[in-house]
Amino acid sequence: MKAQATSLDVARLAGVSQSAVSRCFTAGASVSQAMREKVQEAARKLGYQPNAHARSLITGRSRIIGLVLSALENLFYPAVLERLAKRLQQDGYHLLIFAGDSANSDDLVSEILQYNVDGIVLAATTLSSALAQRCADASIPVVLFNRVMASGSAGAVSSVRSDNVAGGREIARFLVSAGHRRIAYIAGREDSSTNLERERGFREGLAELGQRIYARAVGNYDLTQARQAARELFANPKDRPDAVFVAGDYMALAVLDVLRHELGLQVPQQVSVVGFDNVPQAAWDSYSLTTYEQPVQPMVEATVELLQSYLREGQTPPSRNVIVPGRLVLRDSCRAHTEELVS
Amino acid sequence: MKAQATSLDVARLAGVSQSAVSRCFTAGASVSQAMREKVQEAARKLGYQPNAHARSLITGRSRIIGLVLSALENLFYPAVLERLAKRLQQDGYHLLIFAGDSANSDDLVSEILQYNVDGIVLAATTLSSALAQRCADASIPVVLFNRVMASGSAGAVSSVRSDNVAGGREIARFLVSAGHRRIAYIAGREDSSTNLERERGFREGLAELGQRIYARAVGNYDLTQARQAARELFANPKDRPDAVFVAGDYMALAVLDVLRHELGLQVPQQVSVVGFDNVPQAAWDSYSLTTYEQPVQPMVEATVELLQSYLREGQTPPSRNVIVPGRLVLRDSCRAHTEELVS
DNA sequence: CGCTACATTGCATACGTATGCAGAGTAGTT
DNA sequence: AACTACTCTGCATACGTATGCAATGTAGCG
Repeated sequence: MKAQATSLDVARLAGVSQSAVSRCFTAGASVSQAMREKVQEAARKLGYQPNAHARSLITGRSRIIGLVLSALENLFYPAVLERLAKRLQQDGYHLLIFAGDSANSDDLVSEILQYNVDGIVLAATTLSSALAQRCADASIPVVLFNRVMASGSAGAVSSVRSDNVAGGREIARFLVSAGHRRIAYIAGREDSSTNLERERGFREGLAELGQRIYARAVGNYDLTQARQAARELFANPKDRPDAVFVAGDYMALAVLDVLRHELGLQVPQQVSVVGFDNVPQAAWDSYSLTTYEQPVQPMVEATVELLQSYLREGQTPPSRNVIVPGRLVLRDSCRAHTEELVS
Repeated sequence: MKAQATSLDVARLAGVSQSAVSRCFTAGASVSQAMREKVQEAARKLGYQPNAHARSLITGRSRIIGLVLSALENLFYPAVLERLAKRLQQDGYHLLIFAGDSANSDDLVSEILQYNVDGIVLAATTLSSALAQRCADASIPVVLFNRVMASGSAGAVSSVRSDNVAGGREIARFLVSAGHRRIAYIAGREDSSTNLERERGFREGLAELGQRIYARAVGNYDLTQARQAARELFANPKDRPDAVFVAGDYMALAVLDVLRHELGLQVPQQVSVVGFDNVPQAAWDSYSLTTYEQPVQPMVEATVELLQSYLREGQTPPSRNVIVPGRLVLRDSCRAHTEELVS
């Protein structure tokens, strides 16, 4: 019922000027100890909190970071969201959520611009990179999370991702060294940088060992399509793959279910499965999925670091592409090594 | 690089006053057709978007809803977040994320107040209800999602939850009617309303059929503790439960893993398992968990409806507690009915 | 034609804060 | 004592928008 107290109310109660109150709540301002105590006392009595909107109106910074999401059902992203939110909160920033379909990406830009966000994290695999470009054109620093711009270098569009190419290659080497010779691939979205890079590394890794992809299907990072892809690849009992690399854990878990429960195959005895991401559920006993870990915390740290460097430098931020190293996590969905690899 | 255009810039370009521009971007204002076209043309040229902070400064409403989270790893909440964000976006509202540990709940209130949010959705099971109370005292409408205030009625604290009591009772009846006679319970947090209500309904349902809880352990809505609870309950092979109701799906999935993979038990042949929530993963083949569904979309709709009623009425909002009906979803983690229930 | 009713527009102000500037006070130095 | 250097404070203004009020124009009506 009682309206929020303003800095003027505090000033009157403390018998000082409004500017003095403002300075007491601004880091690095010049205030005497006596003044600070008077003001803090008055502020406490009134339950005063500075108004963030008025503040950002005059400073030009909102201490708000826009987070554009499209695929929270992908088990990789909830942890990202939570860690990112906590990390930013430590520095006094907060996340404003923009849920994007590929349909409404135009409206999204308008809405983002209205809030005068200090930066944008784009964690939406499906959204067109036009969105990132338009935000960058409005001189808002953009960090692509787990993806990279397809086209030429943009203004302030940076990216954070794990080493997808190295991961794909390492998985290839691992599967070949385990003796597999009919290795299949289930792709994510064909136009996504994650899929392109993982597949490239995978192909290169296989090629270096004289192998190639034995069969391929597309899952589009979608549960239903991933299941269908698994059914297709394993439809013919005579020429089934003996291993399959799935471009994301979220799909890989579904593939495991299809192989075991629909097709009655033994994993890893009859077929090995490898995923990518290391989502929490990959470690669960029912799956025990071998996968390439994308380390969430380091990726979040890199994201925050990028954003902060923009906010510090202010003017023309260089576009940087950070690659965080990952690692292969061995679990029970793959058969053990049977041969040494000649390198 | 170019600073965002202001309404004054648009006004100058269109040869009209700033007020006219403002009115063109305010719903329900009186503007002629000619004026509207002139202004829209100029706005388009300059890429003008009204500044949300200036707007909320003068209107007193921010069109921002605070979402307080603490347990996004619980598989029930990501879907809630995404649906809520999308639903609010349709009405021009956006979610500002506050990630809460139980530690920082005091700081959280300060931060929330700064942003002058139009409402708060509290989806944090672990956070003390003092947070809700303090926000309500600051006359910000609060909606508790999936929980209800323990103590007496507060100012504007409403709640949305599913019918936990009915769910618990229905699960009891279902398990008894399936012939189970040694029915265990794995609790969530003892002080959470969800756990209290589910357990109460469960006890009542059992009592009505002349049964009682055979064994009980506490999982605290935590994965590790849930696993430990399962080990305890099933430690002694001689007096093992023949069914277990787990207070949340997230824990139930972990319990299933322990029963099957650590203890080598057959589910449902040796023991039936029932969860609560119906998270997406409950339907996955590896688990196929029988559970009581909390329907996310209706709960989200009810939440938005509550918030909007507050924003409409403006003044003294009545505290309302909405209960959304759920339903039992039968899957393979329970053995089939063996007897008719006398009601 | 004269009157009223109404739609449209501009002017001026307010929202709550941050900050440049100048003035006042204090301490330090010569 | 005179000067400098520095810290602290208040005054005034600006951020970008919404809105009450008055002024203008227009149409309707008798």
